[in-house]
Amino acid sequence: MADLSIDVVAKAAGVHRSTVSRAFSRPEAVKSETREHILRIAEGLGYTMSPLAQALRRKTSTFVPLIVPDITNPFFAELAKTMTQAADDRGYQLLLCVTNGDPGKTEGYFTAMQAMYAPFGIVAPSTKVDTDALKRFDFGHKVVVIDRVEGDASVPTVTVDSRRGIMLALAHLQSLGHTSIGYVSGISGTHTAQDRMDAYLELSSEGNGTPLVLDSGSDPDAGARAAKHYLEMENPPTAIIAANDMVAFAVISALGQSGIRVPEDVSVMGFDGLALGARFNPPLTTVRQPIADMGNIAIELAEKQNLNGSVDHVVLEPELLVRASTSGPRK
Amino acid sequence: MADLSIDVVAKAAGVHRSTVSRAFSRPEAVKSETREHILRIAEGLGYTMSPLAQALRRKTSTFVPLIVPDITNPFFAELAKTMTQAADDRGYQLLLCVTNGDPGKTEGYFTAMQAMYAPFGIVAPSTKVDTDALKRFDFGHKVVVIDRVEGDASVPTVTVDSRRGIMLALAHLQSLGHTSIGYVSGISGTHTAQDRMDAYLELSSEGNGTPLVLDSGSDPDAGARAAKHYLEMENPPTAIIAANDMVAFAVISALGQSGIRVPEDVSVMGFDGLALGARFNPPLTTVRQPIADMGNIAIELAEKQNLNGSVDHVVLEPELLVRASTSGPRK
DNA sequence: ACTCAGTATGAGATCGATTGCTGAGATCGG
DNA sequence: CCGATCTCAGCAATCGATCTCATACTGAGT
Repeated sequence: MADLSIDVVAKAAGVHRSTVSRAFSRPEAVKSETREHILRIAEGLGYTMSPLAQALRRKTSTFVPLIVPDITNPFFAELAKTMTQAADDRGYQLLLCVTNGDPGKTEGYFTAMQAMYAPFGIVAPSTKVDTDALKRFDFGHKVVVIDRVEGDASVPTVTVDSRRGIMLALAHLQSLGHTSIGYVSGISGTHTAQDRMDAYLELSSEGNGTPLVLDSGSDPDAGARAAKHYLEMENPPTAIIAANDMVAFAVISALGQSGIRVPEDVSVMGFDGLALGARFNPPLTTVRQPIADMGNIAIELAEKQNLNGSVDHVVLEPELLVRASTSGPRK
Repeated sequence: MADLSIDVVAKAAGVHRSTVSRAFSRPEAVKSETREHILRIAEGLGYTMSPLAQALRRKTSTFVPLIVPDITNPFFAELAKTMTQAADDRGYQLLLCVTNGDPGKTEGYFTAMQAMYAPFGIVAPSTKVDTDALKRFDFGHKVVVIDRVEGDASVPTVTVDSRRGIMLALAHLQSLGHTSIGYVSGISGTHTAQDRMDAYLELSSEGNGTPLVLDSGSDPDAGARAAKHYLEMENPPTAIIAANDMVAFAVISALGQSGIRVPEDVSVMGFDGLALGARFNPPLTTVRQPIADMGNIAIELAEKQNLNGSVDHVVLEPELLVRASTSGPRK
């Protein structure tokens, strides 16, 4: 396959390259007859435009970076999956960027994406987003954050209502008869993590019992520590809410290792609604976040901001997803 | 931040743009004194070269596509994670492309990557790779496949030894005292999937018992069906090998729903060695694939082929990873 | 027949880099 | 002291597109 530039198509079609260019990107500017002729020729040659050259000249591309801390975390994986779809439905090409939580890398991706003339980007942060840092890049005006951001309302965001989610979880557990409900965080850094914890603290002390945080670390061992803590208590809670599904898995696994059964001995809930949860043992009761919606909305927000500068903050509603990891408290 | 081109740096440094270019990409071709001066100026301006313009002119870039069927599958996620690292250790930038198993999309990515002048690409297929289709793209000469390929040895590959993996699993189970060992596939399409199944069929009939395939579908419900099948048997196997960890999870989950406990009632093994397995309930005994090595080697192979045209086929050794989902058979 | 508006295409500069070629000055042996 | 060799840096073409401007042709109105 020889080198296929716009010029060879132009020659083959007997027109100037600017006409070929127009035939592709501004169809109304060329007589439909010539246009079809050109398109046919191009098709025959198997020609497609160079996105590189296009981006260089236009100073805008269709590359949309999605910056996530860890693709191994199913939440981000599911997000990436739905966003890939959402992106190319709209003619963008999603570029997945994994930071491993390194803020330096995040900045690196930003400069790279700026250099690639990305029209905007989506960030699913692992820490509270520093909006000022964001703005150091031209690009900063065109980022949508999947988390709350502090004070500064100039960056569009999409989140789910953490408080409502925790409320749903608490209500579910209470309706089952639980009165002593523990919490394990396992995540931290983001506003979302903070919000969930705060909501738990506030709501659980409101009704009756006192809040009981089994662990508040954010490393992968949080689940194991929480289980250990649970085992050492003389009066352990009859139900546990984990800040996300992954932590819930870890808790259940660690508990299981010590012979504690879920939900017979303790009920455990997650927060995320990962597809994986349906195949856990037992299938995980959880608070579902509408991940697919988040992806779509993030892109919509970005487009909108790009178009008319509007900055929206969308808060989605979580919903309860009852599977098998919760039941009435053991008598 | 004004537009920063090579020319503005050149002007600021009082040299010609070609000198700036050389200062960056051919350091030995410019007097070290001038070079440092230029670099300092550039640094001060916060200048970085446009990868777009570079790629366009050089006709080669540092974008390396990793094409996977589904990023939601932790195997591919882990692969992507380690490869991202491996790639940018070597100065490449990994572009994650998700096909959802659609071969059309795969081809789309190929043409896109060709247009981006990617030096090579890595494919983790969901079907047997059609090497001819691969070669229709110039690009076809520069792809590394993470699976076996049929006959055609002209495409570098990296895989783990499926037969040996199954052997390890069988041996482990047998050493525990199991004689009736079932299998559930849950994957299909790739040579790897085929090889695991074949190895099971062959090796399990070799020793004593007859092979017992509980399910051979490849959809997400394979686990559930296998469990159903198990329950309906009058003489169910005492151990089950799943073709990969995800399927093992599903089997255990489905079994658990019917009150069958692992490993007390049946032992179940996976194949992959996902990090997730350590936090399953119970932690999953499995055959570990050296995923990180696969990623590194894939890139090495690609580079080597690019350099001297050599085509290697690396087969890695799997290893047994004993956790808690296996034990001696129930008496 | 002539101007004027309007449409369709061509010419050529440009985006931000790379690179072969050329020439200026430095170095050096004889 | 001179020509040969070597370094180092500038010039200009080039990669594959876009886009403003200019030009040719159409047809309508008078």
